Amino acid sequence: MQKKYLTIYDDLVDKIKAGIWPVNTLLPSENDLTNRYETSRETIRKALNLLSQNGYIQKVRGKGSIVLDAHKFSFPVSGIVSYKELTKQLNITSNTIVQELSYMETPSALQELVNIEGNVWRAVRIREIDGEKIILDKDYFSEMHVPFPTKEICEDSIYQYIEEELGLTIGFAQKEIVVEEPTKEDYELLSLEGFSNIVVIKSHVYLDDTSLFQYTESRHRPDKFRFIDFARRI
Amino acid sequence: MQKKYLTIYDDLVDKIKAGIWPVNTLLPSENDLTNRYETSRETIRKALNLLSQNGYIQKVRGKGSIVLDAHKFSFPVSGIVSYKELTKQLNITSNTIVQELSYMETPSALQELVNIEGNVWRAVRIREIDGEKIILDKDYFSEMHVPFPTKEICEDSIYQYIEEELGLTIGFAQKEIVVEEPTKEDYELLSLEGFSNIVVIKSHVYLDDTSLFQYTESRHRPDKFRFIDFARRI
DNA sequence: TCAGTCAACTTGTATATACATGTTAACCGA
DNA sequence: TCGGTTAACATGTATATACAAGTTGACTGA
Repeated sequence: MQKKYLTIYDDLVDKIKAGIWPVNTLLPSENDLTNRYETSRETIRKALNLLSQNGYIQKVRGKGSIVLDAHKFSFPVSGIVSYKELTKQLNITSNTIVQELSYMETPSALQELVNIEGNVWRAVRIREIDGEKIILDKDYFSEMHVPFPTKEICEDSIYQYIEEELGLTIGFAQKEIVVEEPTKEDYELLSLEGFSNIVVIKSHVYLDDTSLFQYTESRHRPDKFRFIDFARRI
Repeated sequence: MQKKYLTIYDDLVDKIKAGIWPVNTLLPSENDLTNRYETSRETIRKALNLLSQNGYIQKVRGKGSIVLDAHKFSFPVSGIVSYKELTKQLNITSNTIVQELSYMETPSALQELVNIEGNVWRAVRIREIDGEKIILDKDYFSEMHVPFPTKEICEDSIYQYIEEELGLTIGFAQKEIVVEEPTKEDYELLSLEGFSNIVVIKSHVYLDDTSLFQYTESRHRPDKFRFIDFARRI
Protein backbone atom coordinates (compact mmCIF):
# COMPACT_ATOMS: atom_id res chain seq x y z
CA MET A 1 0.00 0.00 0.00
CA GLN A 2 1.26 3.44 -0.87
CA LYS A 3 0.31 5.72 1.97
CA LYS A 4 -1.98 8.31 0.48
CA TYR A 5 -1.36 11.03 3.07
CA LEU A 6 2.41 10.73 2.51
CA THR A 7 2.15 11.07 -1.25
CA ILE A 8 -0.11 14.09 -0.77
CA TYR A 9 2.40 15.52 1.73
CA ASP A 10 5.27 15.06 -0.74
CA ASP A 11 3.22 16.63 -3.52
CA LEU A 12 2.34 19.64 -1.38
CA VAL A 13 5.98 20.09 -0.32
CA ASP A 14 7.05 20.07 -3.97
CA LYS A 15 4.39 22.61 -4.88
CA ILE A 16 5.25 24.90 -1.97
CA LYS A 17 8.93 24.76 -2.91
CA ALA A 18 7.99 25.48 -6.52
CA GLY A 19 6.16 28.59 -5.38
CA ILE A 20 2.70 27.48 -6.53
CA TRP A 21 1.44 29.00 -3.29
CA PRO A 22 3.64 31.97 -2.35
CA VAL A 23 4.82 32.66 1.17
CA ASN A 24 2.23 34.32 3.39
CA THR A 25 -0.67 33.23 1.24
CA LEU A 26 -3.20 30.57 2.13
CA LEU A 27 -3.23 27.01 0.88
CA PRO A 28 -6.51 25.81 -0.60
CA SER A 29 -8.90 24.86 2.18
CA GLU A 30 -9.05 21.32 3.51
CA ASN A 31 -12.34 20.73 1.76
CA ASP A 32 -10.90 22.07 -1.47
CA LEU A 33 -7.87 19.79 -1.19
CA THR A 34 -10.18 16.91 -0.34
CA ASN A 35 -11.85 17.36 -3.71
CA ARG A 36 -8.63 17.96 -5.62
CA TYR A 37 -6.96 14.81 -4.34
CA GLU A 38 -10.21 12.84 -4.33
CA THR A 39 -9.80 11.68 -0.76
CA SER A 40 -11.26 12.34 2.67
CA ARG A 41 -10.69 15.40 4.83
CA GLU A 42 -8.96 13.37 7.55
CA THR A 43 -6.36 12.19 5.04
CA ILE A 44 -5.75 15.78 3.95
CA ARG A 45 -5.44 16.78 7.59
CA LYS A 46 -2.77 14.15 8.19
CA ALA A 47 -0.75 15.56 5.32
CA LEU A 48 -1.25 19.15 6.51
CA ASN A 49 -0.24 18.25 10.08
CA LEU A 50 3.02 16.87 8.69
CA LEU A 51 3.57 20.12 6.80
CA SER A 52 2.93 22.02 10.02
CA GLN A 53 5.31 19.88 12.08
CA ASN A 54 8.05 20.37 9.52
CA GLY A 55 7.65 24.13 9.35
CA TYR A 56 6.08 24.49 5.94
CA ILE A 57 2.76 25.94 7.04
CA GLN A 58 1.02 27.50 10.01
CA LYS A 59 -2.55 26.37 10.51
CA VAL A 60 -4.92 29.01 11.88
CA ARG A 61 -8.42 28.02 12.94
CA GLY A 62 -11.04 29.87 10.97
CA LYS A 63 -8.57 31.20 8.42
CA GLY A 64 -6.62 28.44 6.77
CA SER A 65 -3.07 27.21 6.32
CA ILE A 66 -0.52 29.98 5.84
CA VAL A 67 2.59 29.16 3.82
CA LEU A 68 5.78 29.90 5.77
CA ASP A 69 9.10 30.98 4.34
CA ALA A 70 10.52 27.60 3.42
CA HIS A 71 13.93 29.04 2.61
CA LYS A 72 14.41 30.18 6.16
CA PHE A 73 13.36 26.83 7.52
CA SER A 74 14.84 24.46 4.99
CA PHE A 75 18.00 23.67 6.91
CA PRO A 76 16.86 20.91 9.22
CA VAL A 77 19.91 19.78 11.10
CA SER A 78 17.70 18.49 13.84
CA GLY A 79 16.15 15.12 13.22
CA ILE A 80 18.07 12.02 12.25
CA VAL A 81 19.97 12.73 9.09
CA SER A 82 23.04 10.93 7.86
CA TYR A 83 26.10 12.93 6.90
CA LYS A 84 25.68 11.86 3.29
CA GLU A 85 22.09 13.10 3.24
CA LEU A 86 23.20 16.34 4.88
CA THR A 87 25.91 17.12 2.36
CA LYS A 88 23.42 16.43 -0.42
CA GLN A 89 20.79 18.74 1.12
CA LEU A 90 23.31 21.50 1.66
CA ASN A 91 25.03 20.97 -1.68
CA ILE A 92 28.41 20.53 -0.04
CA THR A 93 31.23 18.55 -1.57
CA SER A 94 32.96 16.65 1.14
CA ASN A 95 35.58 13.97 1.46
CA THR A 96 35.44 11.21 4.05
CA ILE A 97 38.63 9.64 5.40
CA VAL A 98 38.16 6.35 7.24
CA GLN A 99 40.77 6.69 9.96
CA GLU A 100 39.96 3.50 11.82
CA LEU A 101 37.66 0.51 11.43
CA SER A 102 38.01 -2.01 14.21
CA TYR A 103 36.25 -4.75 16.08
CA MET A 104 36.39 -4.80 19.84
CA GLU A 105 34.74 -5.81 23.06
CA THR A 106 32.39 -3.16 24.33
CA PRO A 107 34.57 -0.75 26.28
CA SER A 108 33.69 -0.78 29.95
CA ALA A 109 33.23 2.97 29.80
CA LEU A 110 30.55 2.43 27.19
CA GLN A 111 29.07 -0.71 28.71
CA GLU A 112 26.70 1.05 31.04
CA LEU A 113 26.31 4.07 28.86
CA VAL A 114 25.67 2.22 25.67
CA ASN A 115 24.08 -0.91 27.06
CA ILE A 116 25.00 -2.82 23.94
CA GLU A 117 25.19 -6.56 24.46
CA GLY A 118 28.06 -8.46 22.90
CA ASN A 119 30.86 -6.87 20.95
CA VAL A 120 30.88 -3.69 18.95
CA TRP A 121 32.75 -2.35 15.99
CA ARG A 122 34.07 1.11 15.82
CA ALA A 123 34.56 3.51 12.95
CA VAL A 124 36.50 6.74 13.16
CA ARG A 125 35.95 9.01 10.19
CA ILE A 126 37.26 12.42 9.31
CA ARG A 127 35.08 14.75 7.23
CA GLU A 128 37.09 17.06 5.03
CA ILE A 129 35.46 20.16 3.57
CA ASP A 130 37.38 22.49 1.25
CA GLY A 131 40.58 20.69 2.19
CA GLU A 132 40.11 21.33 5.91
CA LYS A 133 39.48 18.55 8.38
CA ILE A 134 36.38 19.85 10.12
CA ILE A 135 34.51 16.96 11.71
CA LEU A 136 35.59 13.82 13.54
CA ASP A 137 32.91 11.12 13.69
CA LYS A 138 33.40 8.27 16.14
CA ASP A 139 30.75 5.57 15.73
CA TYR A 140 30.13 2.45 17.77
CA PHE A 141 27.73 -0.16 16.39
CA SER A 142 26.56 -3.31 18.12
CA GLU A 143 27.52 -6.32 16.01
CA MET A 144 24.33 -7.98 17.18
CA HIS A 145 22.47 -5.66 14.85
CA VAL A 146 25.06 -4.53 12.35
CA PRO A 147 27.69 -7.01 11.05
CA PHE A 148 31.22 -5.73 10.53
CA PRO A 149 31.20 -3.62 7.36
CA THR A 150 33.72 -2.84 4.65
CA LYS A 151 35.81 0.29 4.37
CA GLU A 152 33.85 1.20 1.24
CA ILE A 153 30.58 1.25 3.18
CA CYS A 154 32.10 3.60 5.76
CA GLU A 155 33.34 5.89 3.03
CA ASP A 156 29.87 6.03 1.53
CA SER A 157 27.02 5.84 4.04
CA ILE A 158 26.62 3.46 6.94
CA TYR A 159 22.99 4.47 7.32
CA GLN A 160 22.23 3.56 3.72
CA TYR A 161 23.87 0.19 4.38
CA ILE A 162 21.85 -0.33 7.53
CA GLU A 163 18.51 0.66 6.07
CA GLU A 164 18.76 -0.61 2.51
CA GLU A 165 21.15 -3.57 2.74
CA LEU A 166 20.29 -4.88 6.19
CA GLY A 167 16.66 -3.84 6.11
CA LEU A 168 16.71 -2.40 9.60
CA THR A 169 14.39 0.45 10.55
CA ILE A 170 15.81 3.32 12.55
CA GLY A 171 13.33 4.54 15.10
CA PHE A 172 14.55 7.45 17.17
CA ALA A 173 17.60 9.12 18.62
CA GLN A 174 18.57 10.99 21.72
CA LYS A 175 21.08 13.72 20.98
CA GLU A 176 23.11 15.85 23.32
CA ILE A 177 25.17 18.84 22.26
CA VAL A 178 27.97 20.04 24.52
CA VAL A 179 31.17 22.02 24.17
CA GLU A 180 34.39 20.40 25.35
CA GLU A 181 38.12 20.95 25.28
CA PRO A 182 39.70 19.13 22.34
CA THR A 183 41.52 15.90 23.10
CA LYS A 184 44.97 15.03 21.78
CA GLU A 185 43.22 12.90 19.17
CA ASP A 186 41.14 15.88 18.05
CA TYR A 187 44.27 17.98 17.63
CA GLU A 188 46.00 15.20 15.72
CA LEU A 189 43.20 14.38 13.33
CA LEU A 190 41.50 17.73 12.73
CA SER A 191 42.57 21.16 11.50
CA LEU A 192 42.22 22.80 14.89
CA GLU A 193 44.91 25.45 14.85
CA GLY A 194 44.02 28.16 17.30
CA PHE A 195 40.81 26.60 18.60
CA SER A 196 40.48 25.75 22.25
CA ASN A 197 36.98 24.28 22.12
CA ILE A 198 35.17 21.60 20.16
CA VAL A 199 31.44 21.03 19.77
CA VAL A 200 30.45 17.46 20.48
CA ILE A 201 27.15 15.88 19.44
CA LYS A 202 26.61 12.65 21.35
CA SER A 203 23.85 10.48 19.95
CA HIS A 204 22.18 7.30 21.09
CA VAL A 205 20.34 5.82 18.14
CA TYR A 206 17.66 3.17 18.50
CA LEU A 207 15.88 0.80 16.11
CA ASP A 208 12.11 0.83 15.96
CA ASP A 209 12.02 -2.16 18.32
CA THR A 210 13.64 0.19 20.89
CA SER A 211 16.99 -1.65 20.94
CA LEU A 212 20.06 0.57 21.02
CA PHE A 213 22.34 -0.17 18.10
CA GLN A 214 24.59 2.87 17.78
CA TYR A 215 26.43 5.38 19.87
CA THR A 216 28.11 8.27 18.09
CA GLU A 217 30.25 11.23 18.94
CA SER A 218 30.40 13.80 16.20
CA ARG A 219 33.11 16.33 17.01
CA HIS A 220 32.94 19.66 15.14
CA ARG A 221 35.32 22.57 14.83
CA PRO A 222 33.40 25.35 16.58
CA ASP A 223 33.58 27.94 13.82
CA LYS A 224 32.02 25.54 11.33
CA PHE A 225 29.33 24.24 13.62
CA ARG A 226 25.72 25.27 13.06
CA PHE A 227 22.60 23.65 14.41
CA ILE A 228 19.16 24.71 13.26
CA ASP A 229 15.92 23.71 14.89
CA PHE A 230 12.28 24.37 14.12
CA ALA A 231 10.16 24.20 17.24
CA ARG A 232 6.51 24.60 18.06
CA ARG A 233 5.05 25.78 21.33
CA ILE A 234 3.28 22.89 23.14
CA MET B 1 -14.25 22.50 25.59
CA GLN B 2 -11.56 20.54 27.37
CA LYS B 3 -9.68 18.61 24.73
CA LYS B 4 -10.17 14.98 25.59
CA TYR B 5 -7.04 13.69 23.86
CA LEU B 6 -4.90 16.21 25.76
CA THR B 7 -6.29 15.23 29.15
CA ILE B 8 -5.72 11.57 28.26
CA TYR B 9 -2.18 12.43 27.14
CA ASP B 10 -1.47 14.23 30.41
CA ASP B 11 -2.91 11.35 32.39
CA LEU B 12 -0.80 8.80 30.53
CA VAL B 13 2.35 10.92 31.01
CA ASP B 14 1.68 11.05 34.75
CA LYS B 15 1.15 7.31 34.93
CA ILE B 16 4.27 6.54 32.93
CA LYS B 17 6.31 8.83 35.16
CA ALA B 18 4.77 7.16 38.20
CA GLY B 19 5.93 3.81 36.89
CA ILE B 20 2.46 2.30 36.47
CA TRP B 21 3.80 0.81 33.25
CA PRO B 22 7.52 0.08 33.65
CA VAL B 23 10.10 0.83 30.99
CA ASN B 24 10.25 -1.77 28.19
CA THR B 25 6.79 -3.09 28.90
CA LEU B 26 3.72 -2.51 26.74
CA LEU B 27 0.98 -0.02 27.38
CA PRO B 28 -2.55 -1.38 27.32
CA SER B 29 -3.71 -1.76 23.73
CA GLU B 30 -5.55 1.03 21.97
CA ASN B 31 -8.82 -0.84 22.24
CA ASP B 32 -8.21 -1.43 25.93
CA LEU B 33 -7.51 2.27 26.51
CA THR B 34 -10.57 3.13 24.42
CA ASN B 35 -12.69 1.24 26.94
CA ARG B 36 -10.86 2.54 30.01
CA TYR B 37 -11.24 6.17 29.01
CA GLU B 38 -14.68 5.63 27.51
CA THR B 39 -13.78 7.29 24.24
CA SER B 40 -13.04 6.37 20.64
CA ARG B 41 -9.93 4.71 19.31
CA GLU B 42 -9.00 7.74 17.20
CA THR B 43 -8.94 9.91 20.31
CA ILE B 44 -6.66 7.40 22.05
CA ARG B 45 -4.45 7.36 18.98
CA LYS B 46 -4.09 11.15 19.08
CA ALA B 47 -2.92 10.93 22.66
CA LEU B 48 -0.53 8.06 21.88
CA ASN B 49 0.93 9.89 18.90
CA LEU B 50 1.73 12.80 21.19
CA LEU B 51 3.45 10.41 23.60
CA SER B 52 5.44 9.04 20.68
CA GLN B 53 6.46 12.47 19.41
CA ASN B 54 7.65 13.43 22.85
CA GLY B 55 9.70 10.31 23.38
CA TYR B 56 7.58 8.53 25.96
CA ILE B 57 6.67 5.48 23.89
CA GLN B 58 7.60 3.66 20.71
CA LYS B 59 4.67 2.30 18.74
CA VAL B 60 5.25 -1.01 16.96
CA ARG B 61 2.66 -2.31 14.54
CA GLY B 62 1.34 -5.69 15.56
CA LYS B 63 2.86 -5.48 19.03
CA GLY B 64 1.82 -2.39 20.91
CA SER B 65 3.27 0.73 22.50
CA ILE B 66 6.58 0.17 24.29
CA VAL B 67 7.37 2.46 27.21
CA LEU B 68 10.74 4.21 26.75
CA ASP B 69 13.10 5.29 29.49
CA ALA B 70 11.56 8.61 30.40
CA HIS B 71 14.45 9.56 32.68
CA LYS B 72 16.87 9.53 29.79
CA PHE B 73 14.57 11.67 27.71
CA SER B 74 13.17 14.04 30.27
CA PHE B 75 15.44 16.97 29.55
CA PRO B 76 13.72 18.67 26.64
CA VAL B 77 15.75 21.74 25.86
CA SER B 78 14.47 21.68 22.33
CA GLY B 79 11.04 23.17 21.81
CA ILE B 80 10.01 26.60 22.95
CA VAL B 81 10.47 26.81 26.67
CA SER B 82 10.92 29.96 28.70
CA TYR B 83 13.85 30.26 31.05
CA LYS B 84 11.51 30.29 34.01
CA GLU B 85 9.88 27.06 32.87
CA LEU B 86 13.30 25.54 32.29
CA THR B 87 14.64 26.32 35.73
CA LYS B 88 11.47 24.86 37.21
CA GLN B 89 11.78 21.65 35.18
CA LEU B 90 15.42 21.25 36.06
CA ASN B 91 14.94 22.27 39.66
CA ILE B 92 17.55 24.99 39.40
CA THR B 93 17.58 28.06 41.59
CA SER B 94 18.57 31.00 39.49
CA ASN B 95 18.76 34.73 39.82
CA THR B 96 17.92 37.12 36.98
CA ILE B 97 19.58 40.53 36.74
CA VAL B 98 17.90 43.00 34.40
CA GLN B 99 20.91 44.80 32.97
CA GLU B 100 19.06 46.95 30.49
CA LEU B 101 15.48 47.71 29.49
CA SER B 102 15.19 50.24 26.72
CA TYR B 103 13.02 51.47 23.91
CA MET B 104 14.54 52.12 20.54
CA GLU B 105 14.03 52.30 16.82
CA THR B 106 14.63 48.94 15.16
CA PRO B 107 18.38 48.81 14.59
CA SER B 108 19.20 48.81 10.90
CA ALA B 109 21.19 45.62 11.41
CA LEU B 110 18.03 43.96 12.68
CA GLN B 111 15.64 45.65 10.24
CA GLU B 112 16.08 43.16 7.46
CA LEU B 113 16.88 40.28 9.72
CA VAL B 114 14.03 40.79 12.10
CA ASN B 115 11.52 42.41 9.77
CA ILE B 116 9.74 44.01 12.67
CA GLU B 117 7.71 47.05 11.73
CA GLY B 118 7.84 50.08 13.99
CA ASN B 119 9.97 50.34 17.08
CA VAL B 120 11.21 47.66 19.39
CA TRP B 121 12.14 47.41 23.02
CA ARG B 122 15.15 45.59 24.19
CA ALA B 123 15.90 43.67 27.37
CA VAL B 124 19.33 42.48 28.43
CA ARG B 125 19.24 39.99 31.25
CA ILE B 126 21.95 38.11 33.09
CA ARG B 127 21.16 34.67 34.47
CA GLU B 128 23.09 33.87 37.59
CA ILE B 129 23.41 30.26 38.77
CA ASP B 130 25.27 29.39 41.96
CA GLY B 131 26.64 32.92 42.07
CA GLU B 132 28.17 32.68 38.62
CA LYS B 133 26.95 34.74 35.70
CA ILE B 134 26.39 32.03 33.12
CA ILE B 135 23.92 33.26 30.52
CA LEU B 136 23.36 36.59 28.80
CA ASP B 137 19.92 36.96 27.21
CA LYS B 138 19.38 39.79 24.75
CA ASP B 139 15.76 40.10 23.68
CA TYR B 140 14.13 42.37 21.13
CA PHE B 141 10.35 42.62 21.06
CA SER B 142 8.23 44.52 18.54
CA GLU B 143 6.16 47.11 20.37
CA MET B 144 3.43 46.50 17.82
CA HIS B 145 2.74 43.21 19.58
CA VAL B 146 4.23 43.65 23.03
CA PRO B 147 3.91 47.01 24.84
CA PHE B 148 6.86 48.21 26.88
CA PRO B 149 6.98 46.16 30.09
CA THR B 150 8.11 46.77 33.62
CA LYS B 151 11.39 45.68 35.17
CA GLU B 152 9.42 43.31 37.40
CA ILE B 153 8.02 41.47 34.39
CA CYS B 154 11.52 41.01 32.98
CA GLU B 155 12.75 39.68 36.29
CA ASP B 156 9.95 37.15 36.34
CA SER B 157 8.91 35.83 32.93
CA ILE B 158 8.26 37.80 29.78
CA TYR B 159 6.59 34.79 28.20
CA GLN B 160 4.12 34.48 31.04
CA TYR B 161 3.34 38.19 30.56
CA ILE B 162 2.88 37.74 26.82
CA GLU B 163 0.70 34.66 27.02
CA GLU B 164 -1.31 35.29 30.17
CA GLU B 165 -1.50 39.08 30.43
CA LEU B 166 -1.55 40.01 26.76
CA GLY B 167 -3.37 36.88 25.60
CA LEU B 168 -1.05 36.32 22.66
CA THR B 169 -0.43 32.82 21.34
CA ILE B 170 3.11 31.84 20.52
CA GLY B 171 3.22 29.69 17.41
CA PHE B 172 6.68 28.56 16.45
CA ALA B 173 10.34 29.45 16.54
CA GLN B 174 13.36 29.11 14.36
CA LYS B 175 16.49 28.52 16.41
CA GLU B 176 20.10 28.54 15.39
CA ILE B 177 22.98 27.43 17.59
CA VAL B 178 26.48 28.62 16.80
CA VAL B 179 29.75 29.11 18.65
CA GLU B 180 31.33 32.55 18.58
CA GLU B 181 34.14 34.49 20.18
CA PRO B 182 32.91 36.45 23.18
CA THR B 183 32.35 40.16 22.69
CA LYS B 184 33.60 42.83 25.09
CA GLU B 185 30.06 42.95 26.47
CA ASP B 186 30.13 39.21 27.14
CA TYR B 187 33.39 39.55 29.06
CA GLU B 188 32.04 42.48 31.04
CA LEU B 189 28.72 40.98 32.01
CA LEU B 190 29.47 37.26 32.39
CA SER B 191 31.90 35.18 34.46
CA LEU B 192 34.00 34.20 31.48
CA GLU B 193 37.49 33.91 32.96
CA GLY B 194 39.55 31.62 30.78
CA PHE B 195 36.92 30.97 28.15
CA SER B 196 37.58 31.92 24.56
CA ASN B 197 34.26 30.79 23.10
CA ILE B 198 30.60 31.38 23.78
CA VAL B 199 27.59 29.39 22.61
CA VAL B 200 24.92 31.56 21.05
CA ILE B 201 21.31 30.51 20.48
CA LYS B 202 19.65 32.89 18.06
CA SER B 203 15.88 32.58 17.95
CA HIS B 204 13.20 34.09 15.78
CA VAL B 205 9.88 33.62 17.54
CA TYR B 206 6.55 33.97 15.77
CA LEU B 207 2.94 34.29 16.90
CA ASP B 208 0.38 31.85 15.60
CA ASP B 209 -0.66 34.37 12.95
CA THR B 210 2.91 34.00 11.60
CA SER B 211 3.98 37.53 12.54
CA LEU B 212 7.49 37.83 14.00
CA PHE B 213 7.41 39.43 17.42
CA GLN B 214 10.71 38.51 19.04
CA TYR B 215 14.35 38.08 18.23
CA THR B 216 16.60 36.70 20.93
CA GLU B 217 20.23 35.93 21.43
CA SER B 218 20.91 33.69 24.37
CA ARG B 219 24.64 33.62 25.07
CA HIS B 220 25.90 30.71 27.19
CA ARG B 221 29.23 29.98 28.83
CA PRO B 222 30.39 26.91 26.91
CA ASP B 223 31.08 24.66 29.89
CA LYS B 224 27.56 25.12 31.20
CA PHE B 225 25.83 24.72 27.88
CA ARG B 226 23.89 21.56 27.14
CA PHE B 227 21.28 21.00 24.46
CA ILE B 228 19.23 17.83 24.33
CA ASP B 229 17.04 16.78 21.46
CA PHE B 230 14.76 13.85 20.85
CA ALA B 231 14.40 13.08 17.17
CA ARG B 232 12.54 10.60 15.06
CA ARG B 233 13.59 9.26 11.66
CA ILE B 234 11.34 10.50 8.83
C1' DT C 1 8.08 -34.15 17.99
C1' DC C 2 7.97 -30.61 14.85
C1' DA C 3 6.84 -27.68 11.23
C1' DG C 4 3.32 -25.16 9.26
C1' DT C 5 -1.15 -22.97 9.45
C1' DC C 6 -4.25 -20.05 11.28
C1' DA C 7 -6.94 -17.41 14.52
C1' DA C 8 -6.76 -13.70 17.53
C1' DC C 9 -4.68 -10.17 18.71
C1' DT C 10 -1.92 -5.63 17.72
C1' DT C 11 -1.30 -0.92 15.22
C1' DG C 12 -1.85 1.67 10.52
C1' DT C 13 -4.70 3.75 6.96
C1' DA C 14 -8.92 5.54 4.83
C1' DT C 15 -13.49 7.10 4.91
C1' DA C 16 -17.85 9.40 6.67
C1' DT C 17 -20.43 12.20 9.76
C1' DA C 18 -21.49 15.53 13.24
C1' DC C 19 -20.74 19.37 15.79
C1' DA C 20 -17.62 23.05 18.04
C1' DT C 21 -15.19 27.15 17.33
C1' DG C 22 -12.77 30.95 15.11
C1' DT C 23 -12.69 34.36 10.82
C1' DT C 24 -14.47 37.10 7.38
C1' DA C 25 -17.32 39.80 4.67
C1' DA C 26 -21.74 40.88 3.19
C1' DC C 27 -25.88 42.62 4.73
C1' DC C 28 -29.26 45.24 7.22
C1' DG C 29 -31.18 48.65 10.05
C1' DA C 30 -30.88 52.78 12.73
C1' DT D 1 -22.49 56.42 7.42
C1' DC D 2 -21.81 53.42 10.92
C1' DG D 3 -22.20 49.46 13.80
C1' DG D 4 -23.99 45.10 14.90
C1' DT D 5 -25.83 40.76 13.12
C1' DT D 6 -25.42 36.89 10.56
C1' DA D 7 -24.38 33.57 7.02
C1' DA D 8 -20.75 31.23 4.90
C1' DC D 9 -16.59 29.16 5.40
C1' DA D 10 -12.33 27.94 7.75
C1' DT D 11 -10.03 24.53 11.01
C1' DG D 12 -10.51 21.57 15.55
C1' DT D 13 -12.44 17.71 17.99
C1' DA D 14 -14.97 13.38 18.63
C1' DT D 15 -17.05 9.28 17.04
C1' DA D 16 -17.87 5.04 14.12
C1' DT D 17 -16.69 1.69 10.70
C1' DA D 18 -13.96 -1.01 7.61
C1' DC D 19 -10.06 -3.06 6.09
C1' DA D 20 -4.75 -3.60 5.74
C1' DA D 21 -0.79 -5.44 7.74
C1' DG D 22 2.48 -7.09 11.38
C1' DT D 23 3.00 -10.26 15.72
C1' DT D 24 2.14 -14.01 18.54
C1' DG D 25 0.87 -18.26 20.27
C1' DA D 26 -2.09 -22.08 20.01
C1' DC D 27 -3.53 -25.71 17.32
C1' DT D 28 -3.33 -29.23 13.78
C1' DG D 29 -1.67 -32.84 11.11
C1' DA D 30 2.01 -35.64 9.43
